[in-house]
Amino acid sequence: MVARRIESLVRSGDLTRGSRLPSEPRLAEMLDVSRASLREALKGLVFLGLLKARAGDGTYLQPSLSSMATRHLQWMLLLDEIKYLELYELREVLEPAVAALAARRATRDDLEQMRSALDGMKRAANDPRAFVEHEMDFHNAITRASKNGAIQSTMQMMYGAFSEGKHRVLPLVHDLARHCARHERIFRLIASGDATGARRAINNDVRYAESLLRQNLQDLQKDDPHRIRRKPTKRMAESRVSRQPPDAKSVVREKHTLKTFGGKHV
Amino acid sequence: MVARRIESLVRSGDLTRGSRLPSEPRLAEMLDVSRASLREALKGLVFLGLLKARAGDGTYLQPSLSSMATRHLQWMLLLDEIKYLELYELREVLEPAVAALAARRATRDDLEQMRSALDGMKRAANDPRAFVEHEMDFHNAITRASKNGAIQSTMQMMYGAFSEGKHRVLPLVHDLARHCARHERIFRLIASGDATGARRAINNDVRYAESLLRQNLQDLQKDDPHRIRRKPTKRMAESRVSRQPPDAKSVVREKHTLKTFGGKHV
DNA sequence: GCGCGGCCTATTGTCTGACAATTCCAGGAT
DNA sequence: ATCCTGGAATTGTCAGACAATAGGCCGCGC
Repeated sequence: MVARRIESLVRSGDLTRGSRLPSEPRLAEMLDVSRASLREALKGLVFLGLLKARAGDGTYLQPSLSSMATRHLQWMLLLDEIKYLELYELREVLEPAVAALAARRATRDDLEQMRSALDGMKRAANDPRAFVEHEMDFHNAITRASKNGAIQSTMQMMYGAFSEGKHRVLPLVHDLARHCARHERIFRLIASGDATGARRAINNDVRYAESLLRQNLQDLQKDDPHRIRRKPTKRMAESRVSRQPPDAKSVVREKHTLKTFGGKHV
Repeated sequence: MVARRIESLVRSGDLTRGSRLPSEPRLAEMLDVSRASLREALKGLVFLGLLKARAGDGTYLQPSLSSMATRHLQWMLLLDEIKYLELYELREVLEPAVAALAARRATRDDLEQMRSALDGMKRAANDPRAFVEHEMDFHNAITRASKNGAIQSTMQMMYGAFSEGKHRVLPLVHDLARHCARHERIFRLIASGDATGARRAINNDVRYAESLLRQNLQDLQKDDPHRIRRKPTKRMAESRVSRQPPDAKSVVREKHTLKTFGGKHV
């Protein structure tokens, strides 16, 4: 409730983005609560990403909310409320559309960023970690080029969820050269303003990655389910295995397994 | 940092969904921090929607994370980081795809829910508030029918942002009968499993709504330009303009202004 | 035997006061 | 002019206490 009142303070427009809030004792007096309660409320808003507290300085409104906590998809993954293949399905919906928008709206600056990300990918051909990093830069550049804050925010949420289990996607990039070529092609299509072409190219890309992931999951189940894991803590072993990995079949044959697919959650 | 440790406790799987956390004094001792600090961390997680505290009882893990705070889009709208038309663009991307999935996967139960929501809309023909409510039910039923938790979560985020300014969208529904007919048609397409048909129908629907909104915005601007934008801070002006946002005109004519959008790269 | 109300306990919510850690700024020393 | 140091303001943390609430237990009355 205290947080609501702080929210309404923000809403009322007295505070502009980036501005500093009154100090805690002062705010506590203004709202007529103890400093402890006030701090709990502030902490909540900090967690939501609306505020940022700096010790010794003050509490500020986040200048940009794009950094706002978008961790809920990650949590749902972690707690088994969604599965990786579902995430891929979302990606299959979003990314082609984003690429199409990017093809129509990319500025020279956007294109330069994609270009340099691509170069980075090529340079990091034998450093998978850096490679994935640069690939993410590339996709982020595309997203930015869509010139749509709502879409950017959504994509950020999705990517954030993916990064949670990146180690699974990583073995995908076994054929780096071809991977680069694909992205190069996407880049050219976007640069030339070919929206439908870019859409189709990205669509292929996502579907390809998805098929690889699916295959990978099958291999994992057959070979050695523990190979990918890097930190074999007890919890991971439990969650990874018992988590009943989004079995490829249920999606592949989705029409025939309607009942088993949809959990009753939500 | 304390919150991280609590998170890792949750991650570790010792806690299952819906289970109760140790009491605050106990947890504080376990993590070796004071109760006040612990409480701030807990409050943060409560705000994120991961936990739920019940006075006199205990603190529980949220049984379903679908309720997780997805307010950041709302905040971005509020603080002018995104615009309604951007949100519509996102909707234009998501909703048709969701409808297509729903057409393929809807169970009898899903269809019944859509049906009853439609009936509710018809009944509430002269109560705009209830009407919008039932319409939301209808769309939610479609989303559920997609049988994809990630997509559901994303849609929920988007709808949540819309509801923030529902009063603006509300004047759209001036022709209720036709509105119902459109939805009826969508329902039939989904029920018959016609994915592409449903996609196209929803697409039309969203575009239509968008055009109405756009018209509405123009009217508003003519009447009272300050209703929309209340605080033109310097920072916004800078970012908005340089970023070449999809304001009404630029989106409307986007196909005809390819050169000004991405002209340099052709 | 069964239902019901009151007590009792555990838990969260709030308050108070104090101290540590950090940052910013200004004034003085070099 | 520049660097350094001290003080002030602010957030971060701690300890202890009490209020408010929910749930269970026991005994009482029917």
